[in-house]
Amino acid sequence: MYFVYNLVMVESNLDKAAPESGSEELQVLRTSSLTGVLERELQNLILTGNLKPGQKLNEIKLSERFGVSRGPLREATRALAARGLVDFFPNRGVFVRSIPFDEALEIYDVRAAVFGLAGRLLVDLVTDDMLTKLYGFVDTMDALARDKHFESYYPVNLEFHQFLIGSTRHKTLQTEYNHLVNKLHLCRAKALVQPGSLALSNREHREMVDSLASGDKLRSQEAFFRHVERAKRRLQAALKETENASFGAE
Amino acid sequence: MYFVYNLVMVESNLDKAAPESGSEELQVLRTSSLTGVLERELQNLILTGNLKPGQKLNEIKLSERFGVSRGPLREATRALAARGLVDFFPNRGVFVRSIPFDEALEIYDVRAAVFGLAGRLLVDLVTDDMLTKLYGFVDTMDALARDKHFESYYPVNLEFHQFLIGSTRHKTLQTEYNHLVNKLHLCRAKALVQPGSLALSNREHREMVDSLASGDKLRSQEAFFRHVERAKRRLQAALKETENASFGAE
DNA sequence: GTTTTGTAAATTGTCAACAATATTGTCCAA
DNA sequence: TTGGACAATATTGTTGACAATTTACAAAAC
Repeated sequence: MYFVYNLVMVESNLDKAAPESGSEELQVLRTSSLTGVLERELQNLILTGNLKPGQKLNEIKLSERFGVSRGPLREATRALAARGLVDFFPNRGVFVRSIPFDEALEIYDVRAAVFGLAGRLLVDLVTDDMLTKLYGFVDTMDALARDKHFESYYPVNLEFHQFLIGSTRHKTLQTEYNHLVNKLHLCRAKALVQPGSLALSNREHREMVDSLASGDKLRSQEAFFRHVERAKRRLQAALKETENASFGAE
Repeated sequence: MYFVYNLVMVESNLDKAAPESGSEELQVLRTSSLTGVLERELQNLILTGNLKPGQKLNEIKLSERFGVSRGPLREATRALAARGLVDFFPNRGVFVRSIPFDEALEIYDVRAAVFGLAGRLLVDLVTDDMLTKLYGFVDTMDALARDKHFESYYPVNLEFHQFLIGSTRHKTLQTEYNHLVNKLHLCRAKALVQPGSLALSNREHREMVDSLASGDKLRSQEAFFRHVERAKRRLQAALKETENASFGAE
């Protein structure tokens, strides 16, 4: 048997033409080809850091590791290359993409724009329940930042952002946003944020929720936008600091 | 011989590690694999409409047409699938993606956000020369709209937008923006804009340039954003009209 | 000691054959 | 005629083999 479908195939009343792309079952099937599985598997390895930026993906070794031939593997890496997670160099091989600082900063800009759109859209979608939940997130993070529980802060922070993005009910926005965040994982200097900036960052979170409550679309868009832009600035500052530090150490 | 390189290979002083992704020569080489050529070729066929949304890409016929085997062709289609230009259905084949209206509207939203970012960034980059050039575009379009030279309007309109995006000197923005625009080409109802809205649209263009001249980032971002959102609204309206028309015709 | 050069090994690029699945068309029965 | 089983065909999925290229390494030249 060639494929192991994750879900049972549903009866499809498709005519010969292209199936309507909105069809949910087929989206599931689509991810179930061997190539699709490999693509997801490799993406996980990359995003979890098992495959590190700059590392080479050896076709033979990987195909042996997964127990498949090189064909589907190459198709999977081509897909990852198209999505910017790996680099393809003819006759040299495939390498996990290593995103330089300049590009990371650019990604922050686009991410800010998309996140700002989320803020703008959410004004029309926000409910009282959502607001209390959001303020709950912010209060929790305030407490964690005050007590310096840095390890606990990040998961809550992530959940907060994911809840916001998910609440937009805007598939394209969600997809694009996640792609941008994924790419930022491939930047070496991602984990340079200093603990002191946590309280600062959370003040921005509160302003974001306040702006949602205010019902002012422009204010909300700008609050969301600036939050990401300031995160960018914080990374930039941390970067400069380590540069100076390493310069002083020489 | 396997490859026909577009440019001669330049001497590369690379160590064994992954080549720095910024290196320009390698970017050129990267596009020169057989798969890369096929990918570009297929993309052209799709974006020019030679391959229409919903149409099937037969592997055998295409491989014969291009004189290559199915392997590289499949890799190329996988890359296109990852970029959302085609749909992959296991055991059924590859189809040119047909973007439904709902998704097209969503794409307009994200495009508005990215275009708004362009407006925000350009405030800091705009020069007097650019402003006169931009006003020139707007004046030209005003004249063409007044004289109802609709065929001539669109190329100028396109050039105007491309000039703006290109002037940002922001690679990530440019890439993302172009991807979004490409995707919109795959929506059946793209060419429904009514001639009457041209003058309206160009009024927004003038406001965009005015806002750039004003030096007000927020105003500029909002002007750029709203221009795309209004284009979306115009498409929406045109869509509803044809719906009513076909409904009335029944 | 360093650089260059040439050969062997490893790796990537491509192809063609085969297996599995989907599609088409035909025959038969109701 | 219509509808369903069934065979024939077409198409996709996967694999392994071979060609071309790069890389690694050792020997020779400076």
